[in-house]
Amino acid sequence: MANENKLTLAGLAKLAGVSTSTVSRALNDNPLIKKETREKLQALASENNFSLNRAASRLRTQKTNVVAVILNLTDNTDQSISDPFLLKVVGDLNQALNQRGYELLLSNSFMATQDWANYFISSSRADGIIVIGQGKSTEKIEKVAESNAPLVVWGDPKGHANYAVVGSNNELGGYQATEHLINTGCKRILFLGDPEHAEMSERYKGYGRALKEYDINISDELTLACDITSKVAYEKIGDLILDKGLSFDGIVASSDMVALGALKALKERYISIPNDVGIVGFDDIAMAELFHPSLTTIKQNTKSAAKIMVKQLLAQFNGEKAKSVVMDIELIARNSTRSI
Amino acid sequence: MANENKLTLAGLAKLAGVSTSTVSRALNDNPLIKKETREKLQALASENNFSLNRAASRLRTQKTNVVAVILNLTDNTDQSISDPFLLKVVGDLNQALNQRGYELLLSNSFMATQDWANYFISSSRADGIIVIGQGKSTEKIEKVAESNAPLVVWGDPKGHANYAVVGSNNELGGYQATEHLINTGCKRILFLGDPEHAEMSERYKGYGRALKEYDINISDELTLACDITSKVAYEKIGDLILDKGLSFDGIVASSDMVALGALKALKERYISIPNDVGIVGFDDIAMAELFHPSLTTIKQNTKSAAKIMVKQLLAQFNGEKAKSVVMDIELIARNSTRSI
DNA sequence: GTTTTTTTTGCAAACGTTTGCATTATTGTT
DNA sequence: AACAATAATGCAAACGTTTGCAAAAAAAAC
Repeated sequence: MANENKLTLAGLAKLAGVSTSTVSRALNDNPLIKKETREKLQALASENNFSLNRAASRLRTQKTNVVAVILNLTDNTDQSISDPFLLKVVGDLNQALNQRGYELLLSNSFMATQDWANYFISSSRADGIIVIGQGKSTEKIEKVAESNAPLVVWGDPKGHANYAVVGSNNELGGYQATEHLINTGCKRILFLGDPEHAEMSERYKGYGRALKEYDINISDELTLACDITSKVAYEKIGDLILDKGLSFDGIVASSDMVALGALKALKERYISIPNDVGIVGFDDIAMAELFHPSLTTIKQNTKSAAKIMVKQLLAQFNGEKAKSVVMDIELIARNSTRSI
Repeated sequence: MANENKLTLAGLAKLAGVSTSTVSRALNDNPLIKKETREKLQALASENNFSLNRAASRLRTQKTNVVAVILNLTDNTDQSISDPFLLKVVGDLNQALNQRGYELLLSNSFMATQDWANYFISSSRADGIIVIGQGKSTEKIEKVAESNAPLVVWGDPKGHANYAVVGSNNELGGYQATEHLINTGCKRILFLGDPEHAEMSERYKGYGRALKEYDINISDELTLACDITSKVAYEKIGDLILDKGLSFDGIVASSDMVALGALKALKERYISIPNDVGIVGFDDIAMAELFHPSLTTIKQNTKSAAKIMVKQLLAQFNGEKAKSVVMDIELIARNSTRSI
């Protein structure tokens, strides 16, 4: 291939002695064309390894069959993009999209200055947008939603957003994580995460509810605001211990990466896990079970979440209104917490 | 926005009282148009938040400004896609591409059955292809290369491929890893990895060279063929110890994930690291320093690798021939090996 | 063997840009 | 003031598909 002038539909038509319309329909498996002719033409096409020019067909059909996936990183770009959880979601989305005949155009917050809806949709680069992560401020997403661009967001599905959000039951996750620590004998449980962040704040709520239901008083000292990266968590825990000694015996971490940072800080001080401190993470990234001790965590089912997000997005292509969906979570008990 | 009939170049032209050619040139900042008119039109465009239809311009210019990035997973899709290293490369490529004005179309081996060159290039979905990972068989890539599609591959740059390969100095990496273990007192060093795999086989060569130079005899028993996932590594090490006891005191792992799997297997048997066994990984994934003990590893610089890959690809767009590039590696000594 | 119905194909007009060339407006030169 | 040179704009033809509608071919009905 890669001849001087590439084979076009018209060329193929001439080769076959039919009209371009016939070839076009044949290649799209249009039943309007007699089955034999269809097969003959398809064979001819693959012999001459012809392939349709998508730019042309996209122009003509006003449909791209592409979905833009945006990693909505807030500030600390470098760290966040290395969060295995987010990247896992991208991978799963890719699978889910491909299965439905769509391709994935990847973007990150580098595009932050742009107006997404315009940039992707009206420029017909993509038919729809999936945003991974609501971040702290949801203004930009709201603006996109107002423009009626087909949109699905991974985030906190319980918030009352003007767009469809798919996400885990974060409140319940926070509750179960906390409850698990309580059940394994923890008395002073630290919440480690950023309550400003939509999803994390739900987890924090669940944490609070569990403490309340089990009659444990909530202390401000046991809420440690902390960015979503392991490095920050590591430092914060270090500082806290330096400052107040070991003032806690359990940690509800807002993500596995955060949990792992905390874990490291504790181990370096020879604090025994789970005996002195129990830790529960969130996400269940692949590495969670590789750590020592393996990490008890709240599992988010990214695979089915991806499928659902795609489904919700495609629904919008058909003019239907997409709804927010809450995904079930599951506590995976491992060795960073005592056994019940 | 999202009106009944979207604003088009012609519409904007009418609005401004000029011809479409003028608007087109103005928006593309063509100096043929007077500077004032250019600015006026650009302002008008953004007021009406107009954006060019890319499908149309791609058709007209025969250029997409898109690069397809293919995760070339071999078999064990599920595990491999969760390898943080590969995903890190994707993230870095995305940044590098965006900086040069290109977008990233993500694909994985789901597309394995397709003929990539045709699927992406002649269909004008993308201008070029970047393949991440050579995998075990390189036939498919070679076929793409023969079709003269612009192509860059992340893999083993020392092999004599008919396409441009960017990759680390794997042989040297394997050598340095082994040498480091030798220098820290290891006598019976295990190589844990798949010598069939292009990159890993180079690392294996380096391992062999180091042993030879330091007059340590190479034993078949100390080569443990092992898939590239942590799970398999975990099992293999477990089996080996069950079978022969602790027959080694050092491990050169072919990747960090593999190293972490081995680490877990050893720790579960209360084998002290680094005192009983030293371990060196490969990649320097973000988690390497979070583990306990933190992982000594050979760092691959993905950020600059990504830039170079993009550069090599763009060179091909200009008709230049791309060359393979060997990236420097660096040993990061941490606590999974004794200090020198 | 017509006529009607159904199946199969072809014609030609879009889709929204970009760009070579022609044209008009502006400026400079004598 | 007339002409030449230069700068700025417009005309119209692509780019390669898809698709409504008309036409032709085949099959069915009478």
